[in-house]
Amino acid sequence: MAKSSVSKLVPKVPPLPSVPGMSRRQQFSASTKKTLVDVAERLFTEHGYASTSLDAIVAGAEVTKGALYHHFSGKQALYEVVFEKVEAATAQSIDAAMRETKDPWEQARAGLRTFLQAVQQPTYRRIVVQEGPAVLGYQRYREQEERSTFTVVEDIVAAVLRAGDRTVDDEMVATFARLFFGAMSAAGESVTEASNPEDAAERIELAVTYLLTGVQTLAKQGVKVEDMR
Amino acid sequence: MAKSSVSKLVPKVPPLPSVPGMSRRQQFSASTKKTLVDVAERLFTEHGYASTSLDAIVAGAEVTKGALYHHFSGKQALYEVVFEKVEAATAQSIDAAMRETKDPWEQARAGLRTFLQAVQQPTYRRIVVQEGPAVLGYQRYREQEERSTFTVVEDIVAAVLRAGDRTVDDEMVATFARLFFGAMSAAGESVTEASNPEDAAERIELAVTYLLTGVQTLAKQGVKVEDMR
DNA sequence: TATTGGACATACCGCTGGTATGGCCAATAC
DNA sequence: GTATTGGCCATACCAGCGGTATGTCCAATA
Repeated sequence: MAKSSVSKLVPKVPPLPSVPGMSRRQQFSASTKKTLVDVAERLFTEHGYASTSLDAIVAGAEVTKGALYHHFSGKQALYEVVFEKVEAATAQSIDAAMRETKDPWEQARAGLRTFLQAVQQPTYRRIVVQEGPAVLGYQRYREQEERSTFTVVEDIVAAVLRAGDRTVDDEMVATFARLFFGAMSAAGESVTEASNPEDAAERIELAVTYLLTGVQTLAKQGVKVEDMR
Repeated sequence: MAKSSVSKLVPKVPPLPSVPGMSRRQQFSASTKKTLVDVAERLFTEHGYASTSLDAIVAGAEVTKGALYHHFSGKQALYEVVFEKVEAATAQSIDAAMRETKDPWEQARAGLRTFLQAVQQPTYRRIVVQEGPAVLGYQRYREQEERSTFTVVEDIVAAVLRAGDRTVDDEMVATFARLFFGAMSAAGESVTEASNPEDAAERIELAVTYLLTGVQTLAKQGVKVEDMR
């Protein structure tokens, strides 16, 4: 009797999966921090940065602002952590898709296709593409980007470019990578607004493939980038 | 004596250029509205949307919030007016640059070059590219964009594409336009961060020209976009 | 001359991000 | 075991912000 009444009064709390090398106290701390990030990611995605109040975040995480400001220096810092998390996940998924084949050309197509899918996901769209530059400022945005997703795209572009013309320097590769990264970001955005997103996504894939094929064709003919002057 | 003392006490105000068909009262009103937009454009460019307070704007325009809210429904509405102004000016400058030659290929190069220059200007960068999507929301951002600059780019891309392959449909043209528009926006951003902006801008021009040349080459060989499937 | 309404100014409100302070308790030292 | 410390978080509070409600003035019209 006593036991059952207790089990009704005390809210059932999921037992923390004990992580070796971490004290109970540290585990609780890490748990609340992770919860804050997860809730923030959801709310930022749904309502945007400006329209998401810290009160809403701490309420969702069932803590107070004291906890939030203990783990993060402010709203923007919290956003940046969310940003990094989303970026890392995307970069990883692209990487995984590319590992499924060995042929460089197929790797490129798979990577670009996966990136296109990522840009269509609400979380990546809102947090990284749409609001990232404005919230973090372009400098920090670019720094973060270059530590994950952009680099992946750059590797793809480099492989395709150098397959035809081994004389292109790193800066030119970076330039092409910027172009393709920006192109697919913008185009991916438009996909979600299209009446038929799947068709739109396929058109983009075709167009990008066409561009890459054009580059390869020129390279095979011995036409260098420098010849464009 | 009376005259000179008056000229010292009364602040010198520039006489409003009288516009025919407009009453004095209407002219004053239009003047304060224009002043508000100009000041807002400057402050938004310098400090960004979030960090620019309405108090700062009305102080710069030497009016009060009452005046601002008489002319605009709020901060975002004021931003949108600034946005439209900047967009229109950019589209017009591109258009002007293209009119200087008649050769379609040269028109395309001139247009793209001018757009690249626009993206490097602080006002267009900050207000349109960096903060536009976040402040207006992607939908309104795109609507505004399609009424000015994007359409210009689309016309350029359409001309180049159809010169080689007349079978490409409007949707495919729009897709390519999105790609190029996004590519140059992103690449233009990176220019201002480069150690040598002029070199960076030229590399982008070369790269874009290379891509367009590749497209034309494929088209001349009879390779259609549809063949990429 | 009387009246109206556009063009503002003034005063005020609620909310938000951020800070200052204090309490609790697990972990460590002894 | 006890004392003490410091990480973890709650509470209370503040200044600044966008937005609103109300009042005032005067040019334009009748």
